[in-house]
Amino acid sequence: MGCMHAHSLEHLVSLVPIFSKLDADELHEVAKRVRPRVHPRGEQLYSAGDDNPNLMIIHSGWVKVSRLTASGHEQVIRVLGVGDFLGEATFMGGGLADHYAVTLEESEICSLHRDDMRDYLSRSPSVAYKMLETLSTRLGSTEVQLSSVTGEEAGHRVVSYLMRMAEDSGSNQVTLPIPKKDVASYLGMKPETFSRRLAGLEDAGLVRLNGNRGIDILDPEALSRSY
Amino acid sequence: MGCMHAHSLEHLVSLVPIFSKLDADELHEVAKRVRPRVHPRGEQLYSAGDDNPNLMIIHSGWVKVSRLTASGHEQVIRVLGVGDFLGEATFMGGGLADHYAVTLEESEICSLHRDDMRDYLSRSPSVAYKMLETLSTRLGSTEVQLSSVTGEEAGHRVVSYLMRMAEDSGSNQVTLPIPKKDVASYLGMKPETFSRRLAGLEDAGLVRLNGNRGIDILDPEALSRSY
DNA sequence: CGCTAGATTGAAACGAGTCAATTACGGTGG
DNA sequence: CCACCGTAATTGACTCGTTTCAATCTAGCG
Repeated sequence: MGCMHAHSLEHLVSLVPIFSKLDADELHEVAKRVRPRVHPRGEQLYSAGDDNPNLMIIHSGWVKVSRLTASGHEQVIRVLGVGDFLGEATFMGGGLADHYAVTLEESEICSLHRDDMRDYLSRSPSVAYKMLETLSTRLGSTEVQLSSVTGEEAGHRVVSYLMRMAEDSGSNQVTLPIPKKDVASYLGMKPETFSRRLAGLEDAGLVRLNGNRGIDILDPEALSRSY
Repeated sequence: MGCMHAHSLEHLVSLVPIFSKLDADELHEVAKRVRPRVHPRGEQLYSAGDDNPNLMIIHSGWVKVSRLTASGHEQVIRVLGVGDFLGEATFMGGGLADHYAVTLEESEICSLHRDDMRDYLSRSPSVAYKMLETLSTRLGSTEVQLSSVTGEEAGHRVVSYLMRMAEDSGSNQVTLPIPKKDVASYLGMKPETFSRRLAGLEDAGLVRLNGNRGIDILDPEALSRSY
């Protein structure tokens, strides 16, 4: 939907956090350079080793970012949603991508060539500032993730993940954005372990599993205490 | 040493990566606002919960950044050296610090108030751009760290750490920047495990331990193969 | 409606953590 | 400059959680 006419494109661009403070002229400039595209579910946006020349901004849908460990296993790094961007590493640091990006469902994604982006960054401080904010936040959450993986045991990580998801959705019905095996990877454990921990929580009457993706939190209080 | 007169201050500032592209006028501006200070070894620059109002830039020495896991154990996040900055999170995202920063040895550190820094960021794109580069790199290495901690076993992490340190120093004599227990924490393992792995490598004739901080790599080839 | 990737469950093996005791380094003060 | 002290490092024995391997089971897409 949308993203077809210059007008709606500018509107879309204005909704992107890193461009939210641009004035009308700047917005127009950016909109001219943006290449919108709808990607089907499961499309590989880029792979490790690719020279991805674009900053990609998500207008709708979800993107999974993962990495291959030295021993060959997939490690899910994060899931990006509406308003998030990806591909910044390849034009900031230069060089080739060292991770993978796949759409989790049909997603509308606008791409900006790195040359254009560099241009905006050097001319529009607000864009750079917003991007700094985002990267700073992302760095912080990755650091939290790191200390959680090394410091907490699997059960705690599962519980705190569920509570975070519930908080984000504002309800006690959690729908996993990715298959359980990917959530497990994100949480730094094997799918079997994740499954067992969830089963344990269900046995304890704290949650109920609804199909493959749904988890209802029955007793938020007790769940947070079990943390 | 130095950092006393306006002239040497400007020189010092020009050596800081994020300020390296400023012109003479801008350099002068920054130098006026910078507050240099020498911190003794072991000084806590700030703690979790502090409202640290400064961006701190390291001119000499080393700073350890760590975090307390939910279960109360210290997790070393990174070690910052000459040219690195810290404290960006508290003025980018706002709010209070969620980690600790301690000097590892006597260090000369220049502080910039966040208001001044915000000012430079909005006026000088090159500063923002350089900072973006740094944060982007930092994010990348934290992600690598994350996937290594979850994906590789302890022995591999020790070996790849040693090889990285050797590469950085350009020799086969590695000197740990921090006590072994802190390296262990950084690598996501207990000191006992780190000690055992090193002992194993020594038994295999791949390295020799020199006092508490020194490690000589005897057989780089075999070491990298054992990876 | 059937197929396939994902999910679940069980049993067994193993790596890292824990606890505890000893040793060694390195910074300090005499 | 040396002896002393405290912290860090090392080592051993044991425990425990997670992984691994393997066998179903099932949800949900085509």
